[in-house]
Amino acid sequence: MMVGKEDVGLSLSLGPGLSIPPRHHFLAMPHWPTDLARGRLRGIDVNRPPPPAGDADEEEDAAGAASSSPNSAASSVLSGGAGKRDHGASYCSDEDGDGSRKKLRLSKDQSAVLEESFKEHNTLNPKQKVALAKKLRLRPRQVEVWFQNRRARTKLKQTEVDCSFLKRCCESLTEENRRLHREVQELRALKLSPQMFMHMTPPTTLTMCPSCERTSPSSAPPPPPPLHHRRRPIAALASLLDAPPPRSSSLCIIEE
DNA sequence: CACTCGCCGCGACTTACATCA
DNA sequence: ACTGATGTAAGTCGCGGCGAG
Repeated sequence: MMVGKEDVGLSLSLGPGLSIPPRHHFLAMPHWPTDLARGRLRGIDVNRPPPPAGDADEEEDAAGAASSSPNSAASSVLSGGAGKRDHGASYCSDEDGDGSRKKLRLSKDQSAVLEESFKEHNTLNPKQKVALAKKLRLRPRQVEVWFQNRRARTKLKQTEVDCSFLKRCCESLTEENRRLHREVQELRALKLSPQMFMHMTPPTTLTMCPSCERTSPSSAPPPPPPLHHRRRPIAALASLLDAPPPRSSSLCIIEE
């Protein structure tokens, strides 16, 4: 596993009643894929055992990458056998005919190569995909799936980072709100003794956006923020903390 | 030029299985 | 040996881009 538990374990629930519903809530039966109906699997025997490395891969790719083909996991075997620890791309076919879905595990070497490739470019063009598949003795479809899942993991991780960052922003703003409330109370109390008021420093800090030179706070109800403020909310919020925004978020830090 | 259609890649969501504590 | 949690390969669906007709 390349991602620590602390990275992945974070729930995306936004609080009571605010969890994100799944997009599909259907009972996903292992039904015949709609891709067949869509005609994506032209001339492909989806139950075909994996071809010897470097012959049929291009054929499959040329036939439309066999997107979403069932049992496509029938992979070649790199190190053979499903060992317990270093399970080398364990065999995965449907040849026993029980219709069960076998689980493929990529070997450490395969994962490492894929990871390296992902670092270079997180998407693959068809040529790169085929080349990588050939190198790893996998099907192009498997490489494609690995990259899709890898992108999904990356995005999830980034979402979690953003989420925790927003949480800290929220806490910071709450604290700031409390502080300002206390300040208002103090000022109201001081109204009773105006001579003390002269020794006060300005109660709040004005912030100015360098782009539009708009200042805040204002006594009037605030107008909607200009577009360049809204573009990257997380980055904008970063200014509220003494911390840089998460990696993917940038732009429009309202400097104080 | 606008349109329809099929193909394709991808993201989102989900399931099934392997592994570990 | 069993079990629940976790990670991940792969299936499914829907959408958008693109080229052909």
